[in-house]
Amino acid sequence: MSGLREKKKQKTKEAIMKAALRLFGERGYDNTSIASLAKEAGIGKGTVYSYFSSKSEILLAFCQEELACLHQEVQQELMKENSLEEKLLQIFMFEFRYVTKNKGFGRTLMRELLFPKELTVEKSRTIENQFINLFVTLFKAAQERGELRHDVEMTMTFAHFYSLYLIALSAWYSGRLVQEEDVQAVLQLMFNQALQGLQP
Amino acid sequence: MSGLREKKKQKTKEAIMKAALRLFGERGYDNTSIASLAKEAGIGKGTVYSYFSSKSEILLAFCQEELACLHQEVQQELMKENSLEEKLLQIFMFEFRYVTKNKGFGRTLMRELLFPKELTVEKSRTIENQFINLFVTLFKAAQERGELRHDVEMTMTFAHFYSLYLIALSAWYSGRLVQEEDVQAVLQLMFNQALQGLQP
DNA sequence: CTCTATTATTGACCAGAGTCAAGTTTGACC
DNA sequence: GGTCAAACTTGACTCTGGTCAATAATAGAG
Repeated sequence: MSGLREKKKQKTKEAIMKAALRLFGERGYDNTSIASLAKEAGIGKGTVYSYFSSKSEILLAFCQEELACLHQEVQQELMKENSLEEKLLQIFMFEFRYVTKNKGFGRTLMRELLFPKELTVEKSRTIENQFINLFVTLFKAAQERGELRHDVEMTMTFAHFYSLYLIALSAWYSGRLVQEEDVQAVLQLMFNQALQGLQP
Repeated sequence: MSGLREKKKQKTKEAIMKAALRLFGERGYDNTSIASLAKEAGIGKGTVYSYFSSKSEILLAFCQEELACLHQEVQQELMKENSLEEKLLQIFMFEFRYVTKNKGFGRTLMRELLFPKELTVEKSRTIENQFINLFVTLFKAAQERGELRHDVEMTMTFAHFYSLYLIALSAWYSGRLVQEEDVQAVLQLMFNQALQGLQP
């Protein structure tokens, strides 16, 4: 049967992911070449490309795994008894810290996630979908508690807050915001604006 | 005096820009190598790098020039007698059409603009600043007409609308939105939400 | 077990971004 | 004009992401 083959493929993929975890963590994404990644995984360079379509797809796969951890942390945040605004702030700041832990890593990740090339469109959408799902329960609860309008689609609400997070993140990358606290302050302000509305 | 030297440098820079205009337009950004760019400009490859720090910086410089044209068009939009919401929509859709005229070009541009590398941080900030300035008069007028709160900093207002534009653009790049009309519809919806507020 | 078609692996190879030591031009001073 | 240091130019070189034709492993049929 073909079970052996499948198992071997699984193992190879895991070996690549494991090597990525080690090398990306050690030297960062930019300083890790596909050649060294393949070597670390104990396979040939070309083989990497029969498992991933590009270097950045490896990064996305890598992040997808870590997203599961984020999931956990967010669940805890959901338990707390504070306002939607406060919860959103905590979640996005958590995300911010993760992404910016390594500057180059986060940059490539965000570039690939927001403006993917044809090769990585699918993966990046999957990841974003997972991210959206994190928020659905949160928004539902907020609607019940009267903190959110009922006549706005959930995806639109998510898009709105996510976009504000992105602009804050971008401001950090372009050096407009330097300290983590600045980012948090701006984010809070903008979330507040979004809830209250920009009209008088 | 050193006037001759300066003049020559000016000329070389212009030659590079001109070559970029031609080749980017002809074959697109991705399919234009630095080598061919240098050849077209009639200089050596290495010389390019004493005028620009990276290939993407050339793209940014290129766009900065074109931004001036956008400026003109926007001025016309400002004349019209429609609402702030309508004006913003028209301006951002104009921008959208420009950026997405060539997919690869727009992708690299947005990546570099939002998540610049150290090399291009400065340039990308300059461009964004110019872009912001486009909106200041618009927002001032809107405040006078009572369409916008007075107690929100202008940069924050800009950031808010810009971020919504970005998420719509990103949705186009990831294939969530396909048609230009879809993008416009989503943008309109989100602008409306931003003005009205997400709270009940 | 053997043969064969399918599928996975491989590393030499390619193209292009960016570097740099060597070479060339410039301009100020004599 | 002649000299020299500083500024500018250059293309061979390096490094790396990605390709692909050749090779090896595997599954299944006989």
